[in-house]
Amino acid sequence: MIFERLGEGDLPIHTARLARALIGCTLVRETAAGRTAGRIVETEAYEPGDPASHAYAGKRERNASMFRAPFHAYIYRIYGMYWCFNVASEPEGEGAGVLIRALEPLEGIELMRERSGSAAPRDLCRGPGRLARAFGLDRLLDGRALLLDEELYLARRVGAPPRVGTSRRIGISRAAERRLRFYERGSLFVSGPRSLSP
DNA sequence: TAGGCGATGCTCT
DNA sequence: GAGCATCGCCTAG
Repeated sequence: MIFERLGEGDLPIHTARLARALIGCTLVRETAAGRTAGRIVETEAYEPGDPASHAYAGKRERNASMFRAPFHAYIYRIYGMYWCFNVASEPEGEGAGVLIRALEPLEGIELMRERSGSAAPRDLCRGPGRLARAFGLDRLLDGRALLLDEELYLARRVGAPPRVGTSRRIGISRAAERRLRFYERGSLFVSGPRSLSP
């Protein structure tokens, strides 16, 4: 499969708009072991001044990538055992990001299986922890520039334009009522309770 | 299908 | 010491 990289000007520099625009786009990871790629089907926006955002309390060592220029990767450890992958989304110094929550696997399914242990194709990238595991994402890739990097990058949509739905974000307690989760309607690869994806 | 809960290690208070 | 942008396994219905 040929993936056409996204470049400067292809994506909005605005957190909620970016979270919506990324639905349908492709995430690609190239390694010596092979290539994995998936269609982004679910995202969440963490805006400047958002009490639920890791950037809310200010810049720290862990969240420094959120304060970098747009489209840098912010990858952090959660619950002691999983990694989550975000895209920095505002001008340098602002502190915001888009969490990528689920992908529809397009290429490298066997490699994803090797990284994940046995898992049904539908479950390989359904949820932020699982997609990070399937793509082998960890702290080493934190801070990569996703429009320039050779190993981890964003590419153009493959297939039909998505129908995008919104809902509350999953797994947070503060500012939980804001509808900042975006997902592809009808996709079997979206995470979360069914009640959030009608 | 839904809900409860333990695993596990940072980060922040 | 509490809380956490999660997941997988268990039970109940």
